[in-house]
Amino acid sequence: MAKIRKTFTVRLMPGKTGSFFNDVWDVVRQVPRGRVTTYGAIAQYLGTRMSARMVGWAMNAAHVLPDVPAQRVVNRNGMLSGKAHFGTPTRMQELLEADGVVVKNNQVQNFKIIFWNPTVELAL
DNA sequence: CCTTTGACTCACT
DNA sequence: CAGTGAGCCAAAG
Repeated sequence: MAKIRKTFTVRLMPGKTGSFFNDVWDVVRQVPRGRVTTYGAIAQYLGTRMSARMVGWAMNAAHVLPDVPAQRVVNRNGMLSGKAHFGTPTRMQELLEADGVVVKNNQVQNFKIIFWNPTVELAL
C-alpha cells in the first residue's frame, strides 16, 4: 500500500521492487472503472505535487505492466496528454470509453465529476 | 560523471 | 487571459 513518503529513496530498476514507481502503480491500479485521476493528484498523494513529472515517468515504465490502467491518468486539465504512448493515437480514448468515460477532443468530459483523488479516496 | 529530457504544474508577467 | 520561466527528481545518453 502506498503511503506518503518524504524520502524518495527509490532506486527503482525495471522489473525490480521500488517505492516511487511502485506506489504510483499501486494508486493507479486502485482507480475505479469509469473514474480518472491526474499526475498532480498522485504526486500530491505521494508527498509532493511538484513531482508530477515522475508520475508521468512511472506511467511510461508502467507500459510493461498488464494491470496498470494508465489511460485513467490524465493531466490536470483532463486532457489525454499521454495518448501518444498508447501505440495508436486513439487507443487511450478507446480504453477510457470502454470504462464509460466520455472523451471529446482529447479531453475527458465531466472531468471534475469523475475525478478520483487518491489523497481523498485513500485518505490516510 | 555531467547533461538532457520528460505522459506536469504553478507563479509570475 | 495567454505566454514564459522555474521547480521538481529520476533515468537515459
